[in-house]
Amino acid sequence: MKPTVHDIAQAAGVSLATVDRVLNRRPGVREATRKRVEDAIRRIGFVRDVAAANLAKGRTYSIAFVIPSGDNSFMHALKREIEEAKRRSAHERTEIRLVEVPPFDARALAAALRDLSAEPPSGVALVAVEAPEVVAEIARLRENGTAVVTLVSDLSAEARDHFAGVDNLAAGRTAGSLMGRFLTGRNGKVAVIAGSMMVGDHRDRLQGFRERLGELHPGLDILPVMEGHDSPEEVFRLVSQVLAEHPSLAGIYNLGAGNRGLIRALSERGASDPRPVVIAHELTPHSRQALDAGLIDAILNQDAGHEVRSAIRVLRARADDLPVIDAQERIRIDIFLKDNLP
Amino acid sequence: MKPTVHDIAQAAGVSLATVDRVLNRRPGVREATRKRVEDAIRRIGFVRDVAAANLAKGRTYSIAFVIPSGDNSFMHALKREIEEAKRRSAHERTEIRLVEVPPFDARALAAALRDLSAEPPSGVALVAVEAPEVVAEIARLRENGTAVVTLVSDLSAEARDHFAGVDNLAAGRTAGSLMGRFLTGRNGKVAVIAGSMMVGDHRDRLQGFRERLGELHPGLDILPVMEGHDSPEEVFRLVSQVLAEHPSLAGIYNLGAGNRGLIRALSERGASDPRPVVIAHELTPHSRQALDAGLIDAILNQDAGHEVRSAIRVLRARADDLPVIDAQERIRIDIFLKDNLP
DNA sequence: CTGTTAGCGCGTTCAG
DNA sequence: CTGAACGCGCTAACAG
Repeated sequence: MKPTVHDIAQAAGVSLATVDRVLNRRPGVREATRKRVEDAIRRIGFVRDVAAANLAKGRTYSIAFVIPSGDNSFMHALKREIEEAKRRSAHERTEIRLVEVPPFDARALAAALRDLSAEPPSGVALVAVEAPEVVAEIARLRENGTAVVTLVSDLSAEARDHFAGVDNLAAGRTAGSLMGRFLTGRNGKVAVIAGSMMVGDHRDRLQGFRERLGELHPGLDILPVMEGHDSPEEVFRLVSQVLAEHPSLAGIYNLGAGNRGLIRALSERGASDPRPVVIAHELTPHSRQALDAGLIDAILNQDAGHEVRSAIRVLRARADDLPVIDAQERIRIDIFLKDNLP
Repeated sequence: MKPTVHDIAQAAGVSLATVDRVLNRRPGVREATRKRVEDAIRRIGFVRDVAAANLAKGRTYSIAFVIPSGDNSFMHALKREIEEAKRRSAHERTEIRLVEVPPFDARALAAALRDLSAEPPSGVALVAVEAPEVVAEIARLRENGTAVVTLVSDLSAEARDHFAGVDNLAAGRTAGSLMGRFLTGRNGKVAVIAGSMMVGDHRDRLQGFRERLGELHPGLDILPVMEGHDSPEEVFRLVSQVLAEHPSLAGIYNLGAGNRGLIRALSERGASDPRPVVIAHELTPHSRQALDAGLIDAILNQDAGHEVRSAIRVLRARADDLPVIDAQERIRIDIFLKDNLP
């Protein structure tokens, strides 16, 4: 039988209450007694039953997700996953709320974080915007015992408890690798579309892409980066233009959102051979279909569902001061070809 | 406050015991009463607290993993993950045992499954070998209420409750895609090494690879498959030989184990340009290093840790008759380049 | 067929 | 500083 608090009490010759105080590091126990109890715990190999403890405490985790209200497909997917998690959370003594804030707006984000303090959640997951006021608000939350994980977009490691997202430098390098390999033996120009060079993720992807492609295939010429502001319309315009200007364009890398525009531009383009190699980010119904149709060659993806579930697991673990399984919480840079689609 | 069994009892005007009988579909309740209780449950939106129920039941899941004792790196990794899970399982009222059986031996596997009945586990996860006696033993287990999931290697869908592994046909197609793309504009011969054509996984991978590569790059010539029996030594011999015979070999696909032999043969080969494109399966310390060193170009992987954790989650969910999150339990075909290594 | 009662393992009063 | 007793939400005897 697994040892229980009763066994500890008996082994240490104290009462349950004392055992409990030691277990929960509460004051009111003499140093010597504490030592006796701790020895007993170690000796009989006690592991606390978290479920029972939570039942007794009537504990209920509360988690807030703070997400930009942008309408791009990825954020949509993220919100969908949060809603899903919300639905399931009833079974798991976890109450989840979703707060939307204007995108790329540090002040609004900071304000939203401040508002949370009205009813302080045990954990917060947010898509971070790197700005002093945001960092300060997060610090405040953490000082008050709220665990904080960044989602998708990170801050410096000291500023938060955990990051649920991918290494965008590595993602960019991966894109560069694929582009270089897919264009083996073929020289020419490669176009890159970013959302905005103001956001760190995009800068990282671009840097990784440039570095890796340069190493791997110096015969390719990367055109000046175009900013599509994650808008399908703008991306459409930019891609159409670059396709017109460079009829023999070798490759296109869209490292931001707005794939719908990219896809439209590609499909409106005449089917001149050889067509450019196209690499994009985020698997959505649109990008998936384009991949399947051969308009896009590879999609790099971060699994929104995984990110949300991971954030919740980590936040709960923090709240109970429990360990997490690192491998389980590492968000992969998924590479999808039309052959390994989920 | 979340409604509890007491609330149901009150709302339906019955006692707790009756509520419990209805909740757990136990006999001894008049149809009319049952109806009343079920209505009340729906009306007040009751969701059962699984943790509390398990506590009361003193429930303890028991799960048996039945794994081939082969010494290849992947099975090693699988066992390591099972041991890890075992260590954690104390916190989770789950008792895990690991049974090893001789590889590719249907009778031994069937016997091991039969032996489990001595102390029937609530769930069994096994690396399946497709054979009538195995299927029969699994059917027996399931009839006695034990849930069964296949791990890595599947059976027909009716034969088991769930499969925790990848679609090997798709994996083969993915390998074919990568090979075809990486060899754009380059003709020549491609060597394929399998473990054994007797195992379904390998047949599937081969078929997928052949199909896809044929579609994508008809200029490549796939050499007759060599069987390395998952043995590094044999693989070394085969690869060395094929490299000697075809100095300008375009590609090598190792769809089975024995990567160590492949890597040795590659590194002993003179550095003649252009070197063959090499694709292999399963990320291990060896294959990882070779990928990093540029000896291997891409590794397809199934995450052993994910498979083990997924099997456990699914088995537990089955035992409680709870739903699973499909997306979470789908095992990805991971594509690793040197750039997106974990 | 239905109800009463005593726990499961732990946390938390409130007396001593 | 320590202990006894009760309750979290649910299940399982045992009575009726």
